[in-house]
Amino acid sequence: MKFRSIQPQRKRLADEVYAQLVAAIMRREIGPEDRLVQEKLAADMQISRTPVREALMRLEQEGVLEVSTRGSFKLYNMDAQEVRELYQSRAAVEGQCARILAVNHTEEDIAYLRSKVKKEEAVSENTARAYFEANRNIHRAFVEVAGNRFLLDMFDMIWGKAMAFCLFAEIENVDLKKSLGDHMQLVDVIESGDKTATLEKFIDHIQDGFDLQMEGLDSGS
Amino acid sequence: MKFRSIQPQRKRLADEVYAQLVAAIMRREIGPEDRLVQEKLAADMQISRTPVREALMRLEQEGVLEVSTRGSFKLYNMDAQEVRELYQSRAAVEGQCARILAVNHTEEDIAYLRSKVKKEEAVSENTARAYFEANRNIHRAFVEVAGNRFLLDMFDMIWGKAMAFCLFAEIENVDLKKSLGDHMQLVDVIESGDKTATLEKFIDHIQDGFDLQMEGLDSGS
DNA sequence: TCTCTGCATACTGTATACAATATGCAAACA
DNA sequence: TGTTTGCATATTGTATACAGTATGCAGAGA
Repeated sequence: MKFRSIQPQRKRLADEVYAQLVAAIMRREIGPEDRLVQEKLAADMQISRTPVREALMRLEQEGVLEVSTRGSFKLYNMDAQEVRELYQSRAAVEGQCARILAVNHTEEDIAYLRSKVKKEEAVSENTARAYFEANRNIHRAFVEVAGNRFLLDMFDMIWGKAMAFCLFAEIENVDLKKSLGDHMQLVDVIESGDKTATLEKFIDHIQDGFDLQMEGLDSGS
Repeated sequence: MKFRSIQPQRKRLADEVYAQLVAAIMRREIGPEDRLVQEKLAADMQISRTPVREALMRLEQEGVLEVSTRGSFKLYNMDAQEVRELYQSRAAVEGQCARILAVNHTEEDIAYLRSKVKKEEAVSENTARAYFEANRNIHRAFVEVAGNRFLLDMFDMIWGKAMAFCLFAEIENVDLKKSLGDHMQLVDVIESGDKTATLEKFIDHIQDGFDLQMEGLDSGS
């Protein structure tokens, strides 16, 4: 007999709610002005408030949402200083992964990263959202290959916040391709095995992203 | 008229439960064998299951607890590989803070850090717990002064996991003072302003901590 | 007209009831 | 005796009822 084990991977409704909220934020259906009300969301999804509440509180803890009027939630609104800090934290996480990879990588790792970069850089859509996704996928690949679950968690936390804060819209007016073309060099420097050079290269790359972001913010305002 | 504003800083019972659980873990009243049951905890604290549940799920999300038999929770049990990864993530966060501090610090920052290190290194109790606390306070001070809220959050997450996993007991048999005496040098290298040297110094320091930890684990088993 | 007070309303947080699921044990069967 | 089945129990996840708190508006008083 051969039966596949049945894995109800989503036991908790709260996880489903969480996923739906994240998706809605990504699709920009939830804007900075919207107030997220437990009862309303529960009614829309046709479930009780309890799981909705759990998902909202989780997003609050992750810094994606913040308490709004009457105790309901809204998107946390990031200022320029926080954007800077977020980039600094990216540098911390991704820089360390780069160091790890420089010292500790196989030929397969390099090949995998090259193919990943190639695939993602060939993004067809020319929207900020598509750019964001491709960029995230590439950077996440480095962290995945580095093989440290804590750093991967931090990566997701950081990018989750970026996703939430409408950091996309503001860069519509920047040449999206400019930054997306540099990733192959990152693989090259990892292959060199020089951990300090690799770290610096990654940090510079992230700094470039930050500069582009700021440029976008300036011209956008 | 002068009235102090009344700030019910803990609106949610869940926060109180969370704090109590963390404290209990720190006091080692909750061991790796204990199973945390919502109903039982609720009864002990004389509140309903709802806030207990929220606190437990938060600790689960943070990686402090994991699902145990019958869906209840127990302390997440870390293996040696994960301990290594945790140290790597510490290096990421604290190394980046060190870089930031090297480039960007005032005389007051340096003076504050020196006084903090001096004060904490003078820890009187000779227990693993006291050592852990002092060490954490010192390292947290660096991150605080670096002034990046995301890195501070990550720091707390990392040290929260360390706290939970009984990483103290295993180092009882190591000379606790050995590592605690090195912190003033960290301030010195920050003062030098060399960001690469500072990063390397911090990473080496954390690596030393890891080596001590491993030594403790080996001799303990 | 402007300010203040009080009430209606909109929410949340907490308790509790209910349904579903996993686990272990005991009894039935080979 | 060993294996399987079914039931009792433990424990969760979800829904819902209730109570408390914040907010805005309407009406009274200056």
